[in-house]
Amino acid sequence: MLGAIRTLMEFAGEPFYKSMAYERAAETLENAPPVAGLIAAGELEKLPGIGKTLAARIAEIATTGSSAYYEELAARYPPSLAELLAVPGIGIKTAQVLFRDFGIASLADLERALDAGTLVGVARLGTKSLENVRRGILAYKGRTTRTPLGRALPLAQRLTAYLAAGGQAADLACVGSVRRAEVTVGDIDIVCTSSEPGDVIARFVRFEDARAVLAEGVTKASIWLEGGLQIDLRVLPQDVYGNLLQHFTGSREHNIQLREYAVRKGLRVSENGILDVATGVNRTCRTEEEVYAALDLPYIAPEMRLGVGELDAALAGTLPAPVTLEELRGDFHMHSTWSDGRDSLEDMIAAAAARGYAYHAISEHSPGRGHIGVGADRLRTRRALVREIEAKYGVRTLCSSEVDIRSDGTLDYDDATLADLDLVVASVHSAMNLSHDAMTARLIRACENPYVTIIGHPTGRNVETFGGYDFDHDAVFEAAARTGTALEIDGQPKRLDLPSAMARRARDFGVTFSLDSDAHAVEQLDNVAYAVGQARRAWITRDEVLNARPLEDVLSFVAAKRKRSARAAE
DNA sequence: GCCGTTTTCGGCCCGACTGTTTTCAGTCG
Repeated sequence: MLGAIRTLMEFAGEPFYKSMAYERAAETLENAPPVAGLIAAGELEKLPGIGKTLAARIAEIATTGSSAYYEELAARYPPSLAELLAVPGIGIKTAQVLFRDFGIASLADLERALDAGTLVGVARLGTKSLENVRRGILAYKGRTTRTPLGRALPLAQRLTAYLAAGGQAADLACVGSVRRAEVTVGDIDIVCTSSEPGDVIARFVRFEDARAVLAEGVTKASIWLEGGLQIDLRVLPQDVYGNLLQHFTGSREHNIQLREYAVRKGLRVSENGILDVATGVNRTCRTEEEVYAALDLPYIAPEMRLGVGELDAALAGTLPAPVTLEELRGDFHMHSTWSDGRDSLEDMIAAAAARGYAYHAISEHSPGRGHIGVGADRLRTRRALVREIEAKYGVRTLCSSEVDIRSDGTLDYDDATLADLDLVVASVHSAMNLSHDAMTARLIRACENPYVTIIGHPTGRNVETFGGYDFDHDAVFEAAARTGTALEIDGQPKRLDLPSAMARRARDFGVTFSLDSDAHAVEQLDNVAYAVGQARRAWITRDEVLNARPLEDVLSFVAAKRKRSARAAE
């Protein structure tokens, strides 16, 4: 809605920086915790770039679904007008000319005008520009939705390997939204250093999957792949590699805020270095750490460069150090052929040991999932088998289960069976369309169950197809913190659940997190890296992560909850 | 519309590429 307001403001000729404020606020909110919670806490105005007016508009939109200001603007233009601005290559100036001078108010109008030749001879719209507009229309129509991280990352790795094989590129790195671990990305950004940038760019535009070359300059090029995914490459000299990484990693908002801060110190920050305006001295940095140090800032992790308050926290010295992959000592959520996994129990245990884990848990499904579930009797026979195998590989395999949470919040095993498990992951797999109140009660009841250690994939979202169940997030976060129940960040690329913005909110409640792979095959144990990426976006530290703790602390986390509940029952 | 460790008014990040131009406007990230 803020983005739509911004577009209409541009058409209406509102001052540039006024409409820009709406665009920046929209971007900030995308990476901020859920708006409802911020409004309830009165914290909207704490976000950078959101003041009195925008806070009021946002609250109005959140509560009523629209804004009087928006309605007033929208009434002045045909609703199809925004299509023009969505065409790559058409910006506000061109769109205004098309609408004002030619009455073009939709994509269909534009195509008719192109075919009829009515746009020939328009100032600043020569034959090449008109060709580009046609190409832009094709791209607009054939555009795919944003690409999930789980597809973008392997593709980015293939591209960097391809460029590396050319032999002229050094310091190849994937930056932009992929490096920030955004759940979906609009494009892929790659940087490298080279003394022969022309050769690197020439190789880049010849990439076998390239369907069009959008731009091909001296240091920068862009290509489109099949389906419209855009890849941008930037090549600079080695001595500015740190500046280059920094410039192309932060979100637009992070970078704007950083440069505004630098300007106040008399410095101009760009990919070419840090320019001291007074002396004219340009400082180049080989590493990103040097860039932040040169600005008198602590290092800010790539996943935290979102423009949602990290700069203020860094300046105040309160920015937490986010958990790292290396800090994990185990993984509580993986499946074997005992339920719906592809690999055997022994393969999964061997693979967990090979990763250097001190411990892990095999969490098979419960009978509620039908034939893939493990019955209570089989669960007991599994324990002896697990003990035998784990001894062979020198890893502690915890006997666990991913137990279904039924509609009423009760679990799919009886208490005796649950008590026999080392820890319990409890997840919703059914009746996902319960009402807001029923789903909230269901999840809170699961948290209050003394045997539930971790709530698995707490929102149930699928990054491409489902936003997640409808429930009161804050109420569940409060219950999780109060009962000593961990919330999972599931690393399956299609889940990434909890979503990072919600995890950051949950963190404020004092929740403990579990970063798991939810692997259904050996190689999927790598999914845990995605979970870590989301945790870092949420500012989660090592101490807040259950599977970053020593085994004895994990076991006492489980025991403490069971004991506390037993006491409460007396 | 937002914001301030000079400021409550007057600024507002920075640079590459393209096409249409003879020095720059428009778009993009």
